[in-house]
Amino acid sequence: MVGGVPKARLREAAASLPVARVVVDVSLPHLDRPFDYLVTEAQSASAVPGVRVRVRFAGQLVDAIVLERTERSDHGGRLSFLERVLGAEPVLSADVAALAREVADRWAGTLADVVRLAVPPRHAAAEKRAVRLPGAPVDPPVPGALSRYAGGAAFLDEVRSAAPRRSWMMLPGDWAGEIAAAVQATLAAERGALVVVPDARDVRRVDDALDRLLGPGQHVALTADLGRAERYRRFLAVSRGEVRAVVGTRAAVWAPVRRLGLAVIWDDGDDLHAEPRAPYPHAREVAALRAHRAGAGLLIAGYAVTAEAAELCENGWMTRLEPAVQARPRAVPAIRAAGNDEELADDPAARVARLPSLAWRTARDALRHGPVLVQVPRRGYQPGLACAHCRATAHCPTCGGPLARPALDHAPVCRWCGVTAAVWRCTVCGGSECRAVVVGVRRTAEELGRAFPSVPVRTSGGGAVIDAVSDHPTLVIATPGAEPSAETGYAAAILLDGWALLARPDLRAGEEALRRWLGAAALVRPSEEGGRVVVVAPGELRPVQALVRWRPGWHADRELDDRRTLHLPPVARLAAVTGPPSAVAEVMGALELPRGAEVLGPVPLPRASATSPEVERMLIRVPRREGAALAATLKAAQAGRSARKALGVVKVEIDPAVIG
DNA sequence: TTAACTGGAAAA
DNA sequence: TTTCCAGTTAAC
Repeated sequence: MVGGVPKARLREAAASLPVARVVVDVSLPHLDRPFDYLVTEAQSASAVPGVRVRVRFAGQLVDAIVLERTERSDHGGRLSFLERVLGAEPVLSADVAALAREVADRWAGTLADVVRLAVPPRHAAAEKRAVRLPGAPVDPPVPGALSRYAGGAAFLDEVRSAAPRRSWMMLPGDWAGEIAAAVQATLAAERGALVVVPDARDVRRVDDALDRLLGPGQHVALTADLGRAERYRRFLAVSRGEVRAVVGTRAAVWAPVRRLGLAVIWDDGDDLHAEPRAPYPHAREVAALRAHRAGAGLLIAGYAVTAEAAELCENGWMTRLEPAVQARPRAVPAIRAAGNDEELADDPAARVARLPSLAWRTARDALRHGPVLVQVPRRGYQPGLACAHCRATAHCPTCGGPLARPALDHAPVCRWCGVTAAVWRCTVCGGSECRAVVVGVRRTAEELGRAFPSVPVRTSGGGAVIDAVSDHPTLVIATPGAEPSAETGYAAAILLDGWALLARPDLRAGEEALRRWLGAAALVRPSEEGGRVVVVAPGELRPVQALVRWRPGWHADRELDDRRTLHLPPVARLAAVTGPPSAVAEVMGALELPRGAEVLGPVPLPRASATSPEVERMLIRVPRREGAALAATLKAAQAGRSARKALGVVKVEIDPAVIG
């Protein structure tokens, strides 16, 4: 106060565009709209769209980002001034802001939450560095790049000026190098590129491949473990246009690459691509929306193919980029299945490990020529129920959800809709009995070492992940995703997790098992060079067939058919509403359900401890064209609760990756 | 942080 | 019924 007059009254609004429309860093759903503030003449030059500011919001000082500058405001009341402008660095470009709005709406979340995912925290010191010039022009890829794929060369050609979208079914080999070639083609055409991979190890691989093809200064790697200063420094290198290519983990899908020409997702079935923070968007879906908005190309690349990628091909939005006819047999190892009924190995130690004879012989022979990979499941797989006869996963006869037995002698109960399946029949073989599948493979892995006493054993997984192994005969025991690469490929791989992976109470069990098997099998030498793979699982199961024949696309199409009959994503849209029973009931009561909506539940969720509060879940599924309406009504229900400060937090997830 | 609103109590 | 005041609410 000066002489009894509030300070604000003394401030003069800027002569041109005096209003800043901002997004405040507040995640309450009922406040998810822009707010207008006045800009002083002194602030006017720096408070441009994308710049961070501090504003007084309901008395509190909060962070905000300027969305636009306007001549006037629609707000009826008096406007406050911006409290402060934080630097003059635009960190939220207009395209990323528009994408963030679309993502918030698609996942029933708030813009503030999505912006928090998209823009890293500020580190003022990093902004002081002078802007560098962009890197030198990039040469196009060498002729013959991507020649292992039918239409690979055409894709590289198209990416220069158009927006080619492909589900890329990759062959064993240098996947990082092949992706880097696609990036190179994009940069050679003076457009930007973005590569999103599941974890830091894959970032390193693509980073190295880009270094080799592009030379220094053309790209940056973005990972969560960089530390604030370095992360922000690299983010600025992208937003300032100093580099045109980015590789990173899921948050990198938001990197403000200029003139985006290509977005790449590697291994989109990996659940690390699903953002664990609200509103839980999936990197593949964000990349697809972004490519669509930007008129950029999209590659959904992997050894495996997800049902989501298959759906995008089926509806004509993407096409497949598949191995050329002659390339597949040259790249793929010889793969066989060894069912549980098969004879066990003669060797006593191998018998203890319950290793089928075929697996034991394959490993023993291969160890004469190089390292052998043994894939074992991670700890903590919750086995579900499967047909006692054919081992197919047991589904609820009412809604198609996974079944579990609440108590030993209890009839199976659906984990989604809660219905007791007193009479159950297997949809595959017609069997009438289902039982839990025992997971005992972890011990098997430990015992394996004793089955091959003369060979060194190395393990990779959990906290201790090995990057690569030499070509010396070694038994390498690894959990899925932690398999080291071998210098010239493994001589063989034994995939031990058949039962455990397929018996997960998760409708993606088959897809996930195949993805992990393909990932391990891709590290093995081609059959021409003696590479062998044995998967310990019944050969008649669909994922096993797809592995043996290396037909991930075929599997994805069948998987998509299943999703259609079960009314599941990506064919339907599904929402999970989780929270204390009264709060969930409140949300459900406030919904205006779209046409064709099915409501499943409530189902009580297992509690962390006896003292933790009761939590239940409802599932809602709607035809996909009603997805936007479902998200909108869920958002409105949440906004109503936050506006009246209702007690209890309700979590809303759209198309969750796993429905536990 | 603060203006606007709410509801209860005192004054008339 | 009106006025005053303390506590609460919205949020530019």
